[in-house]
Amino acid sequence: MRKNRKELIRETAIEVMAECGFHNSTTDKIAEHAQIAVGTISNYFRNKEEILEYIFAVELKKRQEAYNEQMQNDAPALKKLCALLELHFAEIAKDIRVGRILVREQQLRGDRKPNEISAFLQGVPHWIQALLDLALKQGEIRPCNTRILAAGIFGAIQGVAANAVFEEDKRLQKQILENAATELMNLCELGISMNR
Amino acid sequence: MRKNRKELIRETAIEVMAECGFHNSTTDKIAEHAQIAVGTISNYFRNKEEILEYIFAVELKKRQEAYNEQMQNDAPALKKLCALLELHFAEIAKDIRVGRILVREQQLRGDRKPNEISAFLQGVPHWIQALLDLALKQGEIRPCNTRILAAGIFGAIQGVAANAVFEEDKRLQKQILENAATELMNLCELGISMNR
Amino acid sequence: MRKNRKELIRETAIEVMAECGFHNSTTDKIAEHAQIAVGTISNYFRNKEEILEYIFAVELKKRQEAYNEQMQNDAPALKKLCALLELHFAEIAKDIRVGRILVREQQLRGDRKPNEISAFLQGVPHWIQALLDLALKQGEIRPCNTRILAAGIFGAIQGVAANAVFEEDKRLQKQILENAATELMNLCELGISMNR
Amino acid sequence: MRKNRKELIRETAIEVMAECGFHNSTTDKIAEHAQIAVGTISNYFRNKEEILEYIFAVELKKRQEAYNEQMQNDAPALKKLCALLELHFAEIAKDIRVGRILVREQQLRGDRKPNEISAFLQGVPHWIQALLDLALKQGEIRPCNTRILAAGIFGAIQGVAANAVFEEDKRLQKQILENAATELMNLCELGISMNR
DNA sequence: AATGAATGAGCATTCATTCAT
DNA sequence: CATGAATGAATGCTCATTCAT
Repeated sequence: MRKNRKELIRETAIEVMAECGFHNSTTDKIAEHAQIAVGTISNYFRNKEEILEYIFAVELKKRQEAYNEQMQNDAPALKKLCALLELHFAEIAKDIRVGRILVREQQLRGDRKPNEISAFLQGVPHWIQALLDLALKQGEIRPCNTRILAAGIFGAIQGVAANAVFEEDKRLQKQILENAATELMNLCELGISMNR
Repeated sequence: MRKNRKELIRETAIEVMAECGFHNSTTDKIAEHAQIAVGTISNYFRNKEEILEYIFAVELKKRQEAYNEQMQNDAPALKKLCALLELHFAEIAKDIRVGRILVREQQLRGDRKPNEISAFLQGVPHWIQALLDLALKQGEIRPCNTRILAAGIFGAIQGVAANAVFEEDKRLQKQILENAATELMNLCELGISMNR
Repeated sequence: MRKNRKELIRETAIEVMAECGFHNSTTDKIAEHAQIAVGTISNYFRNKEEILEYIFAVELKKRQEAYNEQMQNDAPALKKLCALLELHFAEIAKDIRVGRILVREQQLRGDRKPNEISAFLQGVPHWIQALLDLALKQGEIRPCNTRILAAGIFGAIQGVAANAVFEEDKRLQKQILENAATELMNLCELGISMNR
Repeated sequence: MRKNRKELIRETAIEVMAECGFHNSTTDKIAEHAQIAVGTISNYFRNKEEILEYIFAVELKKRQEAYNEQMQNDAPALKKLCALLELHFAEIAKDIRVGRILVREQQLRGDRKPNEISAFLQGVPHWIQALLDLALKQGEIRPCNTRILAAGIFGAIQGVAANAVFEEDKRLQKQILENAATELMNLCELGISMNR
């Protein structure tokens, strides 16, 4: 019961925040959409930020699990990376509203207090870098600055996701999300140049 | 004089917003830092958003000019792209606070009303796509989905910029910004794979 | 059982309210300290105020009984008054937290609706005045405005009690409470002047 | 102008708080009574507590000045004390609503953070004790515990004031306030006993 | 043009109370 | 009797914007 209530709030908050943005989403609006009282939200989340953090935490956990799972098989590191990308875009395709939040609500506050959002924004690139380091060690890739590239790849992911989630044409959106992982992996693996 | 006043407000707003974030930057705080009255801000900007939009507009114009300039020479398209990247990271290196704003304040409001920020967020990838399309036409690059790749490259740029601007170690930050353009262009041109 | 439950709530409320003050003591906090459910409190008290009133009622009853008892012997009126003072300070010494509540939570609400607190704040001075009137009639004291003096003496009691209950040094606190009755009775009986 | 606005808020807050008590006085109510906007209050006071503190601060200052003034003449210490009492009750008689606040709003919060209210509640007894110590040194009074007596006298003052300010009969109230200082000083100087 | 006091709609958050289990 | 999740009115405080000077 308690679990369901919290889930209901999370899902409703995703709806409202994807529509209005975090700062324009009032607790009243969320409560109204969820058909519960504002006070009920407070019983599960200490404040509005905590709702957003919980949304990120849930998404982070999914990526975390996928990462852990990939680390247990012995495929090439780039294959693992590709699998992660595919999961990420598949998740977003499943619920485009979550995607909007993931790419938009990156900055919660001025202070640098660690939270679930910064955990997401630092955690994911960190795993990518770990995979690049592994690939480098195993001779899969040429020497490069893995930190910059990890940041770049994560940015590229977020950028493509952002491009997709704000595309109004549903068919086009679907197409972008389906090809995103492949295109990005091709970019990584082959580059784009003909001069090879 | 009017020009100077507006510039003063823009520069002070950059200071304050880079420090506190857009939503935690009050007009009072900006006025105080600029040592002017709050009312004066209203004489130059209809509202707080307009200040942020103006910040983006100024930065957009710099990229616009660089793009136009590049389009007038007859270097290969990828060279042009590389030049743009270099300009972008050089600009950020010049004032890291502008960089913070460019990567953080991407979402101004829920509504989809076009503004200077969306102009930046759509304009830059659009030019990248134009360059990729040109490169494709001129046989510089292999066939690919230029829209996705443009979004990815723009995302990568933002991602690397974000990674740099929030790096506390100044020396490391400088190194990232200096190598960012090269690493990203290498990624684009060569990919990262050894299997070539 | 019912009796015990109500007592438990009263005692826990004394703990919490002495610590946090009435307005900062939430029913949740009281329930948690008492290791019962909030709903249980409502079964014994219609609202939070009623708990505070009950605390005062219990204390009032103790003074009432002492007063009644004193009225049955035929000691001089001032002796009776002295006995009451001694009981009062002894009670406070027994549980300093009750003392804190008695001196702090004098104002429950704006309206002038009679309640147990006003009963305490009016009852005790009333008895003092009755004793002074008796003393006056029996020629024990000089002519004076007994109403003002009764108010003054009650105020003095509360003032000394307040001074004691917020003294952090336990030893000093004990000393004040032990000497309070005597000092106040000396003040009443002898005054403080040397010119007698 | 600024000064007048702050004064207006102080005076209106006295009206409202004397009527409803601090906790039932909403900022909206105060603003409405003062015929200003709620925001205006915030321009002069950071929060509601600060208004109450300011009320106490103003009253404390009056007593402080009277005390300082008294310390500059060379009347007997008890005369000085008497002068202070007279001022105090005269002030309350001037505006009974201030008196209500002074005797009721003694406990602002659970924490023991020093503020203007605790300054009043500790300052006034402190001066009384200083006067008693002086009287003792000059042989005006018999040996006694000046701390307890100072607390008692302050309590007596507050008690008589409380008794007066909540008396509905205006004539009776006036009479109490006029005689309060004398009665209390007689109590102090002569005691009440006939056995002298 | 510059000022800054005044504004007041807007909002997150609290918490006593209820009532179905 | 006991529970505690749900309630939602109440409220202090923020802050962008206005406008008389």
